Amino acid sequence: MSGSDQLSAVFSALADPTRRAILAELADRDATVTELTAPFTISMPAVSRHLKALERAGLISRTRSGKLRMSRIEAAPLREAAEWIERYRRFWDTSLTRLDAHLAAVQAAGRPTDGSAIPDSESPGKAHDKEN
Amino acid sequence: MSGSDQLSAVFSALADPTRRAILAELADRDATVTELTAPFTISMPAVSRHLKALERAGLISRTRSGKLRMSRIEAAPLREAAEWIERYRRFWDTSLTRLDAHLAAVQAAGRPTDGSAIPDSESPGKAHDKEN
DNA sequence: ACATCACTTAACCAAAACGTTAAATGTAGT
DNA sequence: ACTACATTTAACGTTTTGGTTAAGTGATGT
Repeated sequence: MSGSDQLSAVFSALADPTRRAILAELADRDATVTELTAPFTISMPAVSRHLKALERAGLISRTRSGKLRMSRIEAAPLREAAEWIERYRRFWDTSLTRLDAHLAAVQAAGRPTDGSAIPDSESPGKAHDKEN
Repeated sequence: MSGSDQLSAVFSALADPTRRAILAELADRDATVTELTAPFTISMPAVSRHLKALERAGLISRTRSGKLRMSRIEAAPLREAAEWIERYRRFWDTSLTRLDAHLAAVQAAGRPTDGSAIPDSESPGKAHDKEN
């Protein structure tokens, strides 16, 4: 996982296709570990650990119902992830190509007081660094 | 990385805060390895390998300019990642709460021909599985 | 009490990730 | 050709990840 912050945990959780499939499953309905294991070829302990990873990332919550243990999707942390990614929209979204060109031109011109550059909340040189 | 598909590679790349910081840096301007190494406490070989990971994910491209090697952001793959995440918007975005409730009700009622449920392009039981 | 079902934890293993330092490569300048 | 600079590759060690099987744990049913 490398970084142990929330964002890293979320991206890390999403990096595994099995975990993404589990989330997709849970988007339809809450499910038990057994139910979540069924579609895969891997063992139940393996799924159990995937669930733990998802829980660590805050992407699911779990409650015990008798001897069953239900997993529920808790996608709030995805918001932060989505927002992080959105900062780069201009680099791929064609509907922003004009603005992109404009910003590039402005930037190349010496970056006057525009302020619309990508907020570098995580770029180095600020307060980031460490945790490496 | 676990899965070797594009999406896994992208999420995996984003899971590391150093790589996110590098991307943030590259959002402002193309940069050399030396420039990208400066803000961190880690060695240049380490950064070089982070760049390789970003390149593998398609998030940057690199060109050689004399003895310098410029890295350029190539955020197109983020689109797929953003779209994947967006499928779960209703689980966190309050502006979709009403729709969310509606869908939940419809779903609980036995899921009539609605079609607006989350497209489970990666949920198991379909054609997924394998790669585990 | 005892067996059973639904998990989780433990112990283990192989592969991958991430970092380091030292050596190799490639380009430019003298 | 020699030197210097920029970057990568090699070799190495440690930690994390993802999987396995076997042994707990805890609630339910008989």
